[in-house]
Amino acid sequence: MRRRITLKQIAKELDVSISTVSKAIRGSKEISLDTRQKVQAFAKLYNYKPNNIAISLKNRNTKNIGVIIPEIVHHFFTTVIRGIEQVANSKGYNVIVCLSNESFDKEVINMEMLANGSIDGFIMSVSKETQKKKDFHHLREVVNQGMPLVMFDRVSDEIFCDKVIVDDARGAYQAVEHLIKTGCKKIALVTTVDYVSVGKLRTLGYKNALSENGIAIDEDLIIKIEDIENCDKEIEKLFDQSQFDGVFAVNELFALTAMKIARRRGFEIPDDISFVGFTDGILSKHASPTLTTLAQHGIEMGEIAAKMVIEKIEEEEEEDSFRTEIIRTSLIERDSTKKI
Amino acid sequence: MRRRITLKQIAKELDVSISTVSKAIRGSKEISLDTRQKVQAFAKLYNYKPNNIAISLKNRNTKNIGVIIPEIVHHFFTTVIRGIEQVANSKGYNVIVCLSNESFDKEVINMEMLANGSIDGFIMSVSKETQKKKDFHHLREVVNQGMPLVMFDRVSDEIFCDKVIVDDARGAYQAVEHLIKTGCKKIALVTTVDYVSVGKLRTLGYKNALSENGIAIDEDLIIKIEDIENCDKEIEKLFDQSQFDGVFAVNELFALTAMKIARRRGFEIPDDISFVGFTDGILSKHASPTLTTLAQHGIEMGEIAAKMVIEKIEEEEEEDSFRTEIIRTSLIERDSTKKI
DNA sequence: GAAACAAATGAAAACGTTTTCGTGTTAATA
DNA sequence: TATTAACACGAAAACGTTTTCATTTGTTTC
Repeated sequence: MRRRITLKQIAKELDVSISTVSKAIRGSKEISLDTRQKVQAFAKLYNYKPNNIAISLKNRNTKNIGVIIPEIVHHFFTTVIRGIEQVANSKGYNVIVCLSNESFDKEVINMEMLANGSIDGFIMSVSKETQKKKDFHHLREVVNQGMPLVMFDRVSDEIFCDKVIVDDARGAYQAVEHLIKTGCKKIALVTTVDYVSVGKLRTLGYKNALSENGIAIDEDLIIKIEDIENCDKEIEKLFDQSQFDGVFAVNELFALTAMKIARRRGFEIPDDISFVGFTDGILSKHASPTLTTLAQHGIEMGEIAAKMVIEKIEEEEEEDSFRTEIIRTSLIERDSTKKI
Repeated sequence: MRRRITLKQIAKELDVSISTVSKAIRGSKEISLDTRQKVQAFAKLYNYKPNNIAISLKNRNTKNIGVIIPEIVHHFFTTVIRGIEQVANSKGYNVIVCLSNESFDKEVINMEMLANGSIDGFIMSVSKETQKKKDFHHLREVVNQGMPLVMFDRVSDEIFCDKVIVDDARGAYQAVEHLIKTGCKKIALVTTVDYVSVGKLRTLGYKNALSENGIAIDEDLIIKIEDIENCDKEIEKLFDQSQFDGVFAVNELFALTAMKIARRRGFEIPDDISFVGFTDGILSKHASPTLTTLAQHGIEMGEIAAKMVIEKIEEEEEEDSFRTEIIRTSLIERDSTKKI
């Protein structure tokens, strides 16, 4: 690769010292107007741009933020990245994205790769496998090393760092309450297995909403899905076994699949059965009927996470106080639920 | 930030030279077994990891690949990133993602930011604005600088570099031909304005398919949409003005919107009107009826792009030969078209 | 004409590696 | 005993910056 011109080369060419060139380019008054102009003209001609790597080494910072997410083909995570990018870029930072693909090992490898000087701070959401194993040593390590870390969405209590989370329990509560208010009496829950922190919290919110509205919790109305790819089979079973007039699903896909099955079985939506989902992605908006859902405000999460991490990166002395920012969900009413 | 331990510190602590430490850690036979073990133990204890930035400066490479895309909340681009990530990671590279948000200026800024030593090569898809302006000086600059560049999907003939593209014209041809084969006589086209290269090519494919099947091109059946957000208004107009029994739309959203409007107007799908879209995203699979569409194989594109760029990065002497890899689309038959 | 000063420039260190090329010590050989 | 070879280690340069602290030159002042 042809290389960009360096200070050294310019210095040699113009027969001055490297320091003079450096100062001249940055317009230092220390250098005479004459040489300043000469150097600047030359630099411009040869399209000189300082080498970021050298500057990083000197300044001991990289102006990079590392982001590790479990999956990129996932609307929620991409919205978060968008938010991160926006803020990061406006403050002169680049974003290095790594995917764990929900694998613990890949998460660890990626973190180590980035932690060795490539970035100034981390923003991450841990993989399912990590949540299942409950092994967070890699996070603890970067924190101990003094590297700023912000966890979002899928977080852990074991790690002391800044966090941005969705108020999952409250969101679920909100959703179920909406179903109750619009007349549902028997509300089913389609959720994930418990080790997925958000699934667990949303299940909690569901139960709270029922209890507080004087509705008994019927475990037969709850299904916990492990294999997302084949969720339809599980949901079919739910329809076989029980009757209900409302469904709360912890993500878009479960909600859509349930709606599809309901319609195939001849139920009218929302008259016979109402549906609410979590996560306001593209599916909800374009489903038929359109799906009432909880917006998670991913962009906002990303923005806040980026602000937090940059704040920590740039703060003078290291403080050991950590914040947890909670993003409220908002209910987007569409056509899968009855109007009040 | 507490910093990681360096060779220098270890050297001082163990009272040997930096070079000895470096060699010992890397297990060089040049160093006695005794010191080797001593140093390695110490390094392990203090969790020594070489600083990537220093190594980058020394080696004059970063093991980073820069990716610039117009938009991340877009299924196709995320699949491409996934493919890039996969290959890049397996070869020891990180991926730095920057978004242009379809803005020319941001694209230029991002490129310059990354070109100053942060990355070893570029993979990119240009913004709409760039395509409209036809200003590719920033691309030309990095190419002239000798930095490997791979363009994908939205490419330009003006730039000499490796490219990975979808065979848009052929794909569109394939789609329209399928409509014809399943009995459609009057086929409408919902496309984008012409400066979007892929829109233009897909339009071409549509026209070719009609011509070659002896069907006259009726310009009234073609609408070119500029404002994607409000595509429904434009599509409504199409339904008002003309009659047709098939629709080919250049993306998922246009196809779904058209289907929605058709159903609202009482048409049966696919009996009265058939629909085919381009891009096999999540929407197509979950639409009702499910949408027949052209898979673009984004992951494969990403993989190929990554391979190409890494090949160029790692090749000994610079060659001036460039390849253009063409990815064939494949038709995914679903329920929005009739069976043959 | 010497002393003091300002202006312009340069040398060198530092950031953290890797690598080449000594150099000094010890052991083996003639 | 003198020569060589093997071994263990260290000094220094290089990557490209920035910055601090000289040093040189010319100018002013007494």
